[in-house]
Amino acid sequence: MRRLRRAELPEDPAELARFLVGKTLVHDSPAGRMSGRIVETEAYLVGDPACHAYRGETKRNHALFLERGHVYVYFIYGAHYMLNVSADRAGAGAGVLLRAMEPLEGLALMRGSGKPTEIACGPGRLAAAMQITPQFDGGDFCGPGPLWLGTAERPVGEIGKSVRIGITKAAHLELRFYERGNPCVSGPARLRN
DNA sequence: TGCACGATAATCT
DNA sequence: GATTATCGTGCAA
Repeated sequence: MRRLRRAELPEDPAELARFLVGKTLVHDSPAGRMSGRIVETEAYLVGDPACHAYRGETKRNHALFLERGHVYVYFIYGAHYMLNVSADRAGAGAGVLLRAMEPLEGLALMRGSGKPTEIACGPGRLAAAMQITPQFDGGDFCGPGPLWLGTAERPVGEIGKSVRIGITKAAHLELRFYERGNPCVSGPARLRN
């Protein structure tokens, strides 16, 4: 496995979301390497009312406006962090939410509970498992940092598409992508197969 | 398996 | 003061 270069990332947010399914997410923490195979993502587009960047740039969503491949981390519901990859061109304001991951390396280092298939099943759990903190916000997945995206460790299966989960605006758009049948995918059963 | 519900805090209006 | 890209628990079937 090697690091993905920015030039390899599709510029279009929906294409990037689809591209990232099957790729590897790596956190080289002081305690050791944690990595996982991305199995579920969602795209948030320019002009999309559900996108945090929809109402313009603020201090919180600044990272969404960086060139594609940067890290956007935010805190929600008083309890959970979400990990996103910025998308589109610099200044656009779009991103891809990483929703679920199949653990590969460093399972013992990951925070959370439950079976290995459940520890990173859902965006809040994924961020908790990978020990994502606000300090990563604004960082670069394509730079030399400890948090990065790698090539696929094994071929990706069939990719399914569905509506996004947990949103109220533009809820009908099919911008969620996942590996069909993978037990680590979150959401109701009808949105996993 | 599939719902309903509350916790909890940063951000923005 | 409203809103929120979630999670875990609890209960019914």
